[in-house]
Amino acid sequence: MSHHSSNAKEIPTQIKNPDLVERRRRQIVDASVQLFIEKGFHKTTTRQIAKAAGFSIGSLYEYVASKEDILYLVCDAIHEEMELGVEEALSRVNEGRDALAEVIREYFHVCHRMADHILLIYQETQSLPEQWRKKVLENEIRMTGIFVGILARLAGTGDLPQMSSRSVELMAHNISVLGHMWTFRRWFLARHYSIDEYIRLQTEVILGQMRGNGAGRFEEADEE
Amino acid sequence: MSHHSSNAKEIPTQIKNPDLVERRRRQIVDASVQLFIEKGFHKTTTRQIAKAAGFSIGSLYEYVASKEDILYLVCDAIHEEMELGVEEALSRVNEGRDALAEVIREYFHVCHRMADHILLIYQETQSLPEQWRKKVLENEIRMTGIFVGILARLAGTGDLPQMSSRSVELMAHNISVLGHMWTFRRWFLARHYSIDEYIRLQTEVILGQMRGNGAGRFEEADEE
DNA sequence: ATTATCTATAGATCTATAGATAATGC
DNA sequence: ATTATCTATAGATCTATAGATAATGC
Repeated sequence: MSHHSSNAKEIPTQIKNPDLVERRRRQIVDASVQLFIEKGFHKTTTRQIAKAAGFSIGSLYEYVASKEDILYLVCDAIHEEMELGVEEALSRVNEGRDALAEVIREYFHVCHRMADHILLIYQETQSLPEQWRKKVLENEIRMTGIFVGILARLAGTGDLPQMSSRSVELMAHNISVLGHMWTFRRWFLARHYSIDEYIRLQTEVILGQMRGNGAGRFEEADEE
Repeated sequence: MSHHSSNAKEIPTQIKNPDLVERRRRQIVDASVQLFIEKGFHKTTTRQIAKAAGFSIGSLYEYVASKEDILYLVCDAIHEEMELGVEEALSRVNEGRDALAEVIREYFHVCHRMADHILLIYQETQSLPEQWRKKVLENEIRMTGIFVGILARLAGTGDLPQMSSRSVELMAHNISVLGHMWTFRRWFLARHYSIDEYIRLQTEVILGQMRGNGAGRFEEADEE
C-alpha cells in the first residue's frame, strides 16, 4: 500500500536542480517545524525560518513562493512521517484475535512520539489556502482509511463481530481521534496517566463493545 | 452547580461604568466571533473588529488592552455558552437506564449547534498568552467534569457497570472529544452521516462496553 | 553563460496611543 | 469636571522582490 511521494513537488521553484530543491526544502521544513511548534505559524517570521535553515531570506524565496507554501510543506512532511510511522508500526502486528489491540497500541505510540506535530496540524491547517487545506484533510482521511481496512479485514476473518460498514468507518475515526486526543489533552492527561496506562484503558473502551464479552474484565489489562 | 460569572471581569478597562463595559464587550465579542470564524484570529485586524462592533479603534482600546484580550473574551464567552447549553440540555435528562444515551444525545446536539465556536477554540487557544490559555484549558476540564459527575452517579445507582474512577474519567474525556470530533471532522462526517445517525452510532460505541450486553444489537437504534 | 545566493529595501500593514472633541451630570 | 469617544498617526514589523554578487561548468 503506497509510496507517498509527497505532494510537495507541486510547489513551483526558481531552482533547476531537483536534488538541491529537495535538500533545501528539507532544511526549510526542519527549521520551520521547530519554530512553528515553539511560536506558532503566525508569530514565526520568514527571516527566522531562513536564518534557522541556514541561508538568506532571498534564497528562501527561490524555493517557495510564499509563507503559506512553507506551512504546506510542513504539514505534508508531518503526514508523510505519520504514515511511515504507522505503517512501520503496523507491520509488526500479527493477525488474530488481539490484532486490533496491537494496532491501537502501535498507533497510539506513534501519536505519542509525534504529539507536537499532530497538535501543529490541528492548530494551523486553517491558515492554509483552500486548495492545500483540502489536501491536508485528505491526508487525514487516508490515515483513517488504514484503520478502516484493518477493521474490515478483522471483521471478515471473524476476529471482530459483524458490523455495518458505517460502524466500521466510524470506529476507525474514533481510533484516529482518540490517538490525537492524547496530544491535544496531554497537558491534562499526562498528569494523570502514563501513555501505557492510557493505551490500556482506551483499548478496553474501544474493544469492549466489539468483543461483546461482557463487563467482567474491566480492571484487567489485555497485555503488557 | 454554579453561576459561571465569566472570568472576563479580570480584564482591566479605562471605563468606569460597569454596565457599559459589559455591553460594549458583548459587542466586541459578537463582532469578533463572527470575524474569527470567517478569517481566523490573526487575519482579523483590530480595526475590523472596532468597525463591526460599531465604534472606533480608539474606543476599542478603552475596553481591552490588547488584541489577545479580545481573543480571551471570545473564548470565555464560548465556554460560557457551551456550559449553559449543556446544563440546559442535561436538565431535560431523566434518571434511569437510558440516562447516559440521553446525555450523549443532548451534548452532541449542543456540539452540533456550536460547531464553529468549538473549532475556533481548538484552533486559536494557542494564540493566547500563557495565563489565559491556562484558564481556557481549565474550562475544558470543567466541561468534562460534568460528565464525570454523571457517569459516577449512574455507576453508583447500578445503571452502569462498576468501573474504576480512572475509567470513568477517561470515558468522560472520550464523550467530550467525540462530540468535538463532529466539529473538526465535519467536512467529512457530515457528507456521510446526519447528526442523528452520528449520535446513534456513537452511542452504540460508547455504551456497548458499559452495558456489557453482547454484540447482538449492533444494527439497532436505541431511540428516535 | 547559467545557476544559485545574498543584500538592501519597497511597499504594505497593523497594533496601540496621544491628544482633541463630544456628551453627561453637578 | 468627569467620562466616553473619536481622529490621526507613531512606531514597529513583515513579506516578498529587485538587482548585485558569487559559484559552477563549458
